[in-house]
Amino acid sequence: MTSRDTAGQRSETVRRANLSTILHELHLNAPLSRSQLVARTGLTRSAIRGLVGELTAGGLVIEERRSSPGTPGRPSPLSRPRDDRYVVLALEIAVDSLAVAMVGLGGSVLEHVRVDRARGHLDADSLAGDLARMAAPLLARRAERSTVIGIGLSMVGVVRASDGMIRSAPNLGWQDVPLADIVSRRLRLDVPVSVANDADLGALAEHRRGAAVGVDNLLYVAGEVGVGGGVIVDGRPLAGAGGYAGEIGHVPVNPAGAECRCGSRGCWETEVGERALLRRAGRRPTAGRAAVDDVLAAAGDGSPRELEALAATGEWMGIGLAGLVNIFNPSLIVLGSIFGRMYPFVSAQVEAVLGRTAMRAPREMARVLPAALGSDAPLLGAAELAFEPLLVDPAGWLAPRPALVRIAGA
Amino acid sequence: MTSRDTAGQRSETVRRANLSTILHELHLNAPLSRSQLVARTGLTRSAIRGLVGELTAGGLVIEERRSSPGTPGRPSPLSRPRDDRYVVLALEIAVDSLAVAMVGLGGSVLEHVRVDRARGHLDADSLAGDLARMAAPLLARRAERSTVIGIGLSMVGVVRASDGMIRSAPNLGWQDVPLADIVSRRLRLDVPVSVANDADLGALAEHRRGAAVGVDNLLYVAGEVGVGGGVIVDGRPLAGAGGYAGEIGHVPVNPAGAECRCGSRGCWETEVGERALLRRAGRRPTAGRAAVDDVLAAAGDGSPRELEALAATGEWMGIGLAGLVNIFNPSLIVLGSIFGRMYPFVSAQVEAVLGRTAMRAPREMARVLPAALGSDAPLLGAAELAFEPLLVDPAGWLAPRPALVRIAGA
DNA sequence: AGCGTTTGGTCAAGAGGAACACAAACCCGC
DNA sequence: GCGGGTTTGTGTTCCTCTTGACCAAACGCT
Repeated sequence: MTSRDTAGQRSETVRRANLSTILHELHLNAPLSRSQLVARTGLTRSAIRGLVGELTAGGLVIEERRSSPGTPGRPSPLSRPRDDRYVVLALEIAVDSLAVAMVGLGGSVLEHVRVDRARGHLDADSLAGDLARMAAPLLARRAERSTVIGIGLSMVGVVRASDGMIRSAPNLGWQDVPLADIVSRRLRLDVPVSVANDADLGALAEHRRGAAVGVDNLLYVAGEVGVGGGVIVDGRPLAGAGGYAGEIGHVPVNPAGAECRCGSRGCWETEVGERALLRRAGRRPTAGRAAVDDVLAAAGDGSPRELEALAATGEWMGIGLAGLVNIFNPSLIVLGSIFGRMYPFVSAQVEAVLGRTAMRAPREMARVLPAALGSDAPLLGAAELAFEPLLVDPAGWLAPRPALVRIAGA
Repeated sequence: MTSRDTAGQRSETVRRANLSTILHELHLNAPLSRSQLVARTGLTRSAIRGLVGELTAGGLVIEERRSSPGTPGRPSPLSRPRDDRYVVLALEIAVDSLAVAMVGLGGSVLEHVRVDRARGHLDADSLAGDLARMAAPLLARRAERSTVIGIGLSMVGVVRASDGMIRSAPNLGWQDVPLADIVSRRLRLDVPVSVANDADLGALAEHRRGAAVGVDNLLYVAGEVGVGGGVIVDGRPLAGAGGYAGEIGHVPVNPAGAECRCGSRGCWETEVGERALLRRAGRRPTAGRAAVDDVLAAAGDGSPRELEALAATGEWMGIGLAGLVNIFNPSLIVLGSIFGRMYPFVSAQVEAVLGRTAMRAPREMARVLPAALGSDAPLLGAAELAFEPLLVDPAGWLAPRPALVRIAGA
């Protein structure tokens, strides 16, 4: 509604929008024939021809003859984005690991490295150095063939969207760390560095290439120690005024609850986070990922203590999700990371609590599914984030065509 | 991000968008001179001339000479939307009252009636009849001058956006009542009837004409018995998949709390709604609006019991708002109806609780303000809702101009 | 091999805003 | 009150971009 992209539109805007639409379509659904593009965009064959031709001439797209047409009529060539021309570097700072990937247009993961890291506080500069060292061989192998047009970084923490400042990251003990700048200096690539919260990027990835393809209103919930959320509203990520939106782990759900790392009390995170599960299962709350795996394995073997711990956690999951269902009215809730792994054991509780706690109308349309992309979702989201400028306005990246010599006056 | 209005764009789209932008601008900020429109839209003088000329010729806008220019240079004529050509009928079903208003383009309230109604259950057909009787004289007086292009209805309840079905309305004991259809039949105007939740419409009104003008990320909180919320995200109302989003009154905040009218337990509403305040102040919880006024008056006179009741309510307001700040990261929270009236007495508690409960980053950018439009906000929002189709695509409402006779071949 | 069908290729037409030159209407100072 | 400076309306031409129509090309099918 209201919306209006409030700027003066001109015919140039139209072409930009159409180029963007087509590239977006190919980025997500390649390969597509020209005639499929006609059907999807509503543009005419002439227009599609011109636009795809421009993208092809500009080096963003390749067209190839379909091998086996199978249908009557003149065959339509298939278009797909070139993944060897422009690439992005996706980085991730997670709780237990660091990851680097080289991703081509269209979403193909060309190379991919993840290394475990010990939990605990570490300064930004050394982490950025680690990422730079991990990225170096990937960059070297791509140097002559491809151009890196951006860096996307997924970060476990509260990220200011405007400049990639980490306002806080309890897992690392950070406060107000200008991570984008630091990474930019370390990597020495003269490209923009976009930083965003890991759950927000997980939501973006699941929306574009995961369990929520085609779903325009969804809630992605993920977390290990901390619990975060990403929300897609009408197909767009919910950012809020500063980019901090989606901190669902710190919604107060239990005033009689435990103190939270954030300084508050009774946050959802204190009831559904990894530590709560471990505590309920009789493990040391800070025992980490291996202990969680142990709990899940024991539950899989039918051990009552662990099953009860999971059930209790599932109750609290249901309570928190009920509030979020009432707030956002999503058509899908995607459970990532620890919640996805817990899901088989807690789905009954979650559904039951949702049934009696959420309001009828929004509840009836909210499905719950485990994530499809696994632990790489934030990393893939970071790649999508880095590609965004290209997808929004491809014109700026079209390779220059042989200059038209224009004779003045003639 | 991503967004893309995914359709094929053409030059016609451009004109539509520009007409819409200008009419929107005038609707919200009239009067504006042509040169101000140039500055605001980025379009050229030629384009503005053509577009404003088309709107003027079509009867949507009037241009008039500015009386006292005061500035050097050729004076620019002032444009304003005509409020006598196209009007909408705004209706409201509130807890304690019914309201009807005739509103012209540009937002001028031409006529306005509100009548008290007793709380309690009443069927939709008789309420719709009441509204129709209230609207009749307004319609009669406007009949020859103006055209009613739509009906907007604000409703205390959970409303399905697609068809104006009331999924539930605890105040009236309704479930699944097709209110849009019923009102449409009663009013016998052959125009679309748009129904939406009162808090969602309050948010829209405060965003466009109230305390939140120019603020693109805001949370509006209002309620009497029930507590509702409306959210504006990036300038657009948050609807969710079915239009049910924003039911913040039913977010669980206290698992040890009281049972809620919605069937759940410990909803925010049970701690910050009218009944909670009355209970804490030693009044009968169902005593209604007059009792609330009494409590506020006593508090204004310094009565400790009422001040304590307000303080306790303020604590819970802070807790709920903290969660919402973490979720939405709004730059403004607008407190409407009972919360606006309570605000002077609870601001200290609210701010204190927000300070220790919400996360630092989003909290720092969230102001809290009482609403500016008072109890008419939902009614004004309903008018805005009904005008929306006209504002989005004015071309369809332009009065036909003398047909251009085109001689074929010549 | 011939026919129907689907799609590509090309070009004129139509729509819409930008850019530019010029005229009009205001303020100001003398 | 008259001329200069300034701002803005007016009209024309130019440029961009999509549409639509017509023909050719490439496929399956009989």
